[in-house]
Amino acid sequence: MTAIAFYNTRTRKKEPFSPIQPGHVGIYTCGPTVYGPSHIGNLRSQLSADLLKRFLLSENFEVSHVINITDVGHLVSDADEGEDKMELAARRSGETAEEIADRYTASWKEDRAAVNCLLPEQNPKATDHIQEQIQLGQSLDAGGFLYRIEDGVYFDTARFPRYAELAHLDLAGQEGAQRIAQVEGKRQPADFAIWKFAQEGVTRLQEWDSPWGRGFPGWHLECSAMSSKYLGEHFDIHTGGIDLATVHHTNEVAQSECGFGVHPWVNYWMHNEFLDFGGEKMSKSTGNVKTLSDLVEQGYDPLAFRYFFLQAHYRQQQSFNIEAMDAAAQGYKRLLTTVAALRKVSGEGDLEQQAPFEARFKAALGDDLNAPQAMAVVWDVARNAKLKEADRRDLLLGFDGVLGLGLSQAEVETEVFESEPRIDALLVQREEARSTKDFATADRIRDELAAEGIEVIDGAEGARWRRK
RNA sequence: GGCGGCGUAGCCAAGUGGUAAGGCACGGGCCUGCAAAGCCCUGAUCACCGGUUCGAAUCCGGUCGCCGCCUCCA
Repeated sequence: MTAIAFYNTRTRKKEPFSPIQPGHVGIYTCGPTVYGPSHIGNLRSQLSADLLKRFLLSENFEVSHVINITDVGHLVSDADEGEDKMELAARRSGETAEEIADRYTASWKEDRAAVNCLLPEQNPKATDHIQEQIQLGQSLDAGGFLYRIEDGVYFDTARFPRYAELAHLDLAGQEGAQRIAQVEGKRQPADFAIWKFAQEGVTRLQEWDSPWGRGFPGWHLECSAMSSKYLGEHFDIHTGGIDLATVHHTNEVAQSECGFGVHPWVNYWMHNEFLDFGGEKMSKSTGNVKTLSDLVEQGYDPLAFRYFFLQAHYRQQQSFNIEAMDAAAQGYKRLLTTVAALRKVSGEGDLEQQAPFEARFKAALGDDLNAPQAMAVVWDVARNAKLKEADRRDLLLGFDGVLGLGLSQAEVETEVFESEPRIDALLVQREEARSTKDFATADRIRDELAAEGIEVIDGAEGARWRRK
């Protein structure tokens, strides 16, 4: 039995993990807002949650994982003249908000699949759960937690003494407190909208009827409404990027604890840190990669990014740059090559020999998902001459259930050769030259092929080739 | 202004009181006609200053630097 402890943002401590219902874990992960493509920083959050899920599955928990799709929210900028991204995108492409949401939802799913994220048990859309959101709002209204102003219906944070608990906020000292609340009539700067009214003369892409009037749900409501629907009003783990803790998750807690009458609403809050791009702006204009597609265009395997992700702890900022990505790609390739060779080994492994490595691997992950340490165990196994190949094979393939690096599909790259009459003929010529020790000719042929992007490999059974 | 994270070898990065995991790159070696692939070997006293301690990368204070949040945000 592996000891499992996770760092809980709520208590700022590493705590032993124990689920509400023995053997079962409910996880809610904040998903994408689908008005644009998600970048590799977003992907880190998804990978963090996926690592968590895979580890718990490997510990034989039954996991219910819910990831929301936010397809309604900031429709019109309510403050200044800032343009709404959804509308802007819609206008540019001539699509509806729904079409845009569908498109980016699809690409988000493709990205997740490309890096081997397991499918969530539930993947609900906010627009499919308007009624649930309204119900939660009504419950809050009945409890006297809401007040109505011209702009919408707001949650009165003064009614919830624990408001600052999750993020350990010092509300009085916040910059927001020094400004004038942007929305006229808000009682406290931290108060947030449960329901916003459609304004006359303003064209909104999405709006619904509610007991308070026509409009749309507040930004945070969906997560509370959907998590309770699929995981219950009190569940185990909520994950998301660290930036969400201060506002989004804090507000989720407020509306959930008040609306459902529970405390704590969520037992463990796990937040992943950001990818650090140094001083360089993450934008295509500066040539800086930011989406998974960009990486793929540059020739990286999506799973090399997963390998990159596994090299750092999820709660630590991780520097991303080309040099680091190259290092990850190279390391990943080596690991694949190693496993590919081991996959051809026959014979049974010895569980007793494997046990210590298995234990180290699990202990690393059980300690707040310390993936870097787990990877050290992976390499220890991969290059351990004292272990039988069958044991190394069994261990590495077993580890991959948690790592998700696709090791079980690893092919021996040096055996993936091609055939084409013209090139095969050149190789024959080269072999003849080599046999007469005419290395100048042999090397010339190899160089010419290399110029075409063809790699020649000499082996015991003669030379073969493949495209790089 | 408030809150939080970080600064470990060229790069990524574990390690939170007992004398620095792992990966990549570099260099050297084995193998090869030469390469490639693979394998082996090799490097750091932990931003800086001061303190606590028998002992600190790890605790405390200060300095410098970097990143994030407080508005939608992974």
